[in-house]
Parts: sequence; C-alpha cells; structure tokens
Amino acid sequence: MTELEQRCAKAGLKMTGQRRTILKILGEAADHPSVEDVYARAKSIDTTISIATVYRTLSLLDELDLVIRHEFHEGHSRYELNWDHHHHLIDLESGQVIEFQNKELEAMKEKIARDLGYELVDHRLELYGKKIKGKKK
Amino acid sequence: MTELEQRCAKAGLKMTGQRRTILKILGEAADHPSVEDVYARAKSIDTTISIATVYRTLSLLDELDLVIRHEFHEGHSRYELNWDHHHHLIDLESGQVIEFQNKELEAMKEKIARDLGYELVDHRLELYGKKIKGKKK
DNA sequence: GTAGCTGCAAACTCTTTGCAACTCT
DNA sequence: AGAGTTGCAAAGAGTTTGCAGCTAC
Repeated sequence: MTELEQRCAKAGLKMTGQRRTILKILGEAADHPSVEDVYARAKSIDTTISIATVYRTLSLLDELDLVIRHEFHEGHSRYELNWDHHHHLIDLESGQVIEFQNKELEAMKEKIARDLGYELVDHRLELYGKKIKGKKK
Repeated sequence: MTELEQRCAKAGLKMTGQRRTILKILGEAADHPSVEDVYARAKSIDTTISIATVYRTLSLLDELDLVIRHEFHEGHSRYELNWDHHHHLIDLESGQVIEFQNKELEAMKEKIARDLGYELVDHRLELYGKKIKGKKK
C-alpha cells in the first residue's frame, strides 16, 4: 500500500480498484493531466472505469488536499499531486508547463498575507511567457 | 467619449450602446463581477441587453487586454478592468477579495521568468487565507 | 451486513454560436 | 451601403447527480 493510499484510507476512503488506478496514474504523471487525460490513462489499465468516477475521485482528492486543481484558462481543469510545492510558467506559444520553486517568493507571500492581517492557507502563482529566442548569453 | 471607449474604437470596435453600458459598469465596479453580475447591472440601464452580448463583449475586451478574466475556482469567471496592476487575496471564510500590490514581487517574477529563458507576458498571483483573529499587535 | 462506491444516463451550469434583423460609421 | 453587432434560441463543453447494483471493510 502506497503512502498515498494510506492517506486516503486514513481519511475514511475505501480503497477500491478504481481509486488505486487513479492514484497510480497521478503518481506517475510527469505532466498536469486534465480529467479526460486521467480518464484515458485509467481506461488503458481498467477498461470499465467511468468518467464519473474520475470526476468524483479527483474532487475527493482535492478536498483532502492530496491533489491540486489548476485552471489555466483552457476551459477545463488540470490536476497534479500535492507533493512538493511549486509554481508554473506557461509557455504561451507551445502550451508547455514548466515548474519552478523559489524560496524568497514563498517568504514574501507569507509576509504580504500577514501584513494584510491574514493567515496564508494556500496560494497560486502562474507566469505566462514567451521563450526568448536570441539567447544573449 | 471616455479613454476606455477610445481604446475600443481604436481597435476597430463599433461603439454601440450595449458596449458603452458594459464599459461603464466595469469602470464603476469596485468588485470583480461575474458575467451574471455584469448582465444584471447592465439590465438596470438597458433592459433589452442580452447575456450573449455580455459574453461576447467581455471576450472581446479580454482579447484586447482591456480586461482581466479571473478563475477563482468558483465555476465561473470574474472580470475587472486592466488598469492598475495588482493581485488578490481571497478570504476563504467570507469570499471577500482584497487587492494588493508589491514592487519586490514584480521584480522577482521578471527575474524568475528570465532565468528560465522566458519573456514575461502576463502573470497571476492569488493568495487564499483566513483572517487572523487575535490581533497580536 | 451495510455504508460507501460505481457505471450509466440524464441533468445542470456556464459559455458559444447560427441566423435574421438591425445599427454604427 | 455595408461590415459589424445584436437578441434569440439552440447547441456545446465540462461537470454533477439520481439510481440500482456492487464491493470493501
């Protein structure tokens, strides 16, 4: 039983085959799959799984904070495991999503929230950019 | 003719009554209205306006970058004029949206993008927090 | 055994679109 | 005059839900 599965079980979720399949897919995903993506990958493992189950499972995982739901202005959501905290740079030309982390940024966000009288619970930063062509090294 | 209307006209948009109404509403909005909000307010000025026109106009304004479209994970979009650049802190308990700016943050984001080999075109930062009750002054 | 989970299909919400009539320039 | 815009209603996309049967615990 994986750590992820343990955390689900601890939250009172029954570990069904479908849920194991979806957790496996999320654990192996190097990208930020949409619901349709997760569904397609799940079907290659369990051909009988339904998209309703994928929606329900991802919502549950989101509530448990095991997963992060993104809205990259595409008309649908994308998901990823909530493992290591990071942010995203979206390539406006190719749609490619690049992950990054930055300690200073984290500290700064905490401070901004505190100065406004808030305890920071969650936050999102998305950068949208274009690749610089002429590499001025 | 307002500056906003001039910028629309310059982009080749015809200045119809409906568009003027919507621009007026956005200019006067102190919040971040949803499409339904804009539609409701528009109707109080022009009872014959349709929600299709509101959708179409907001999309156009978004393309022209006169407006910013937000997805605060509510299942619908919210809009605001793209005047002064700022970010948002969303109160998780009340849903209240607080705006803030931060120079250091801006500089840092430019740097992160550049270091990744990207020219920053746009970006979003959203903080989600809870009000700190015991004001430890 | 039973509370919870699943697949299916229908329903729902938000948004977009085809079309004929109308209007800004 | 003519290209662009509008309202209407229908269609589309993404997501949720009621229900009967099934399954993990």
